[in-house]
Amino acid sequence: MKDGLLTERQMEVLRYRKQGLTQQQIADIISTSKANVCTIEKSAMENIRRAKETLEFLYTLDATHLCTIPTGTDLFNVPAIIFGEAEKINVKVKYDTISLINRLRESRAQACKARVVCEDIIVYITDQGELYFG
Amino acid sequence: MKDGLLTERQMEVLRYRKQGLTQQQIADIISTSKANVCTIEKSAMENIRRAKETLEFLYTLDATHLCTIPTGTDLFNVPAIIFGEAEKINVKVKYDTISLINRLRESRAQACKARVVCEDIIVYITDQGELYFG
DNA sequence: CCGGACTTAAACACTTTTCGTTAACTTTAC
DNA sequence: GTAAAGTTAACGAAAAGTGTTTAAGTCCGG
Repeated sequence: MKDGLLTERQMEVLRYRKQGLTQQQIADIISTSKANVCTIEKSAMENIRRAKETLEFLYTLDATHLCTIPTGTDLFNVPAIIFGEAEKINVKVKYDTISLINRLRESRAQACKARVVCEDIIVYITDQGELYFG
Repeated sequence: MKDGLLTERQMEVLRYRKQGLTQQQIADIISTSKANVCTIEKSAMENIRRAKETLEFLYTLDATHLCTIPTGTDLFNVPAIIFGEAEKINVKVKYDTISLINRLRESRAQACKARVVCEDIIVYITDQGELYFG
């Protein structure tokens, strides 16, 4: 009730994986089979996916889906894409080019490496022109 | 397995609430008691909290441990501590004094009573200077 | 103080998730 | 081809979460 979605077991496995251990090595450490480590890791990933989807629902509660910025897009091209899409639906975006990039980097830091988008970014917009990045 | 954390029932209640309906009105619409609407809404909020916490954990996975703020520390001393530690490892913190305190209060509300830290706070930092509080 | 909105707790039936096992399967690197 | 790494499927027991009801509670404006 107090913690997040992930169980202790799941976090344990993710931490070891982050360190580069194999499933077999982890299995030995936590005394179980590698098959079990695999399923624990898998359900951890599933829980993470569900957590993301849950927050996306929150955004969609008062925002509509605008567009998706594909992996590999140059960060500096993102504003033009968003302005274009927003214009199509007659919404004025609340941000100028610079502040939009800053907003994006604040909200999805790990999706921005240097000048490139390194994860697909789903863009939501409210009637007031506020943006959310999923 | 396919959806997010929220059940149909929970999303239903949240949507009606967003429209400004009272719990009683919703109870009538979905044919149950207002007490039940309350618990459904409550568990929806709990699920949202858990979703957020889950993603926070993810961030701590690729952030490194910076330092721990001990219980009893004056909130206004926290930024100086963090700036100092970040400097030691040559990372520029993304926040100024004020926004850092706000960020901390947002993320660990129950660990901040008035001007004092009332629970140990573990501080994580990414290479980009983003902070997470555990 | 009254009523409306909202919260809480206990209990219940029900469903889903989790961790685990075993055994067979696919993938990847040498 | 072999070996190590990873995945999958079927199954079971234990744990956790959900939707309900009922009944008692708080909080607040008029």
